[in-house]
Amino acid sequence: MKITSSIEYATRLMVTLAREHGKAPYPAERLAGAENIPADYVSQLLVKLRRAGLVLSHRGSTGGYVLSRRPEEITLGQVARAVDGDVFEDVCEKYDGGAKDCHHQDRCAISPVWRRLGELITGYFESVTLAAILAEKGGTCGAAPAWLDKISSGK
Amino acid sequence: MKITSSIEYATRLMVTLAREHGKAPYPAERLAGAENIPADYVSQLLVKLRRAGLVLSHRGSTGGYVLSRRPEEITLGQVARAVDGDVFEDVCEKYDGGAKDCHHQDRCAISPVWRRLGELITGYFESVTLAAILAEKGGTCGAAPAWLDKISSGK
DNA sequence: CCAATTCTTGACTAAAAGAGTCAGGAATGG
DNA sequence: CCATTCCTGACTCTTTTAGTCAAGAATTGG
Repeated sequence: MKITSSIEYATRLMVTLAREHGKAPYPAERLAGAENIPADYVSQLLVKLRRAGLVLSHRGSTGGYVLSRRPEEITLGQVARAVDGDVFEDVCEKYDGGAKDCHHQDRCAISPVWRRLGELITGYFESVTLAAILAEKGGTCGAAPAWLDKISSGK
Repeated sequence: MKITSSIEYATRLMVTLAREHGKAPYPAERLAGAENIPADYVSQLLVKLRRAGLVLSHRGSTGGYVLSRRPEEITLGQVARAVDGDVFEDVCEKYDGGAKDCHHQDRCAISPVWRRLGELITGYFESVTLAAILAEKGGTCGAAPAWLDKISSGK
């Protein structure tokens, strides 16, 4: 269980763009240089971020990328999903060895354990915004508040 | 981000052994049959679980495996770590492209975000015991209590 | 209008991790 | 002594991750 390079890189790119929010478009190549990431890989990630509606692109000599909305309105979950699909992939019906009924369902109670883990992780990703990351420094970014209740109550 | 087959299988094996706790040793082959998992793979997992001190093995015709301690005293975290190493692998110093100083440290505040995520996940895994899984059924297994405070406070 | 700049698309490859297999040996109980 | 069961470690196959490459399509400054 780990953070993929795509998610790590995409987050760095988005944080950099967030810092430039309101200014001129930021070219992919410069972005790659600033963050020390292979240029072609960066392009690829930015395309996904654009298709997900998180950034806007402009071509031509003054072109580049800008955030599509304010840093407060973009979460880590959105970024991660854009480049990597769902943050947490459920396991049920995957390792059942071809059994008709999911081994979890009635034989034991493992599936809710994974489900809750998924909710915990997804909730965390959604709770962190780009703005919060920028504000970090003894800050409360990712400090995990309200949404935890839902999980604690087992719902 | 997903649960590996090793963790899923090992958990199922341990839950089954937990259900048999106090009874005669449970042979690997029978365990494999009961859980619909490739027999050789099961053996391999059980060896890791034994090396981690979670189960005891007995050879010979009446041999098999038993839990090394009560289901209340074995957590998902211990099981997962036994078969897969650390549950959450940190990302810092991994995708820095050879930069001298970690890109996270002073340029932005991403690393604490991953660190907290790691703590969240690890904490969850530690909070779930085999006994709790067995008791599941509208139960409170994984309901996430005390250890959350530590994370919420950002410490 | 031209040339430099920048994004776009999609296929391609290499390396690592995940999942599972296999063979031969070493204890143990009956 | 022999059937049963665990032990060890190497080996293979598949999928995912990470990264590369090449050719094309907009824009804009000059």
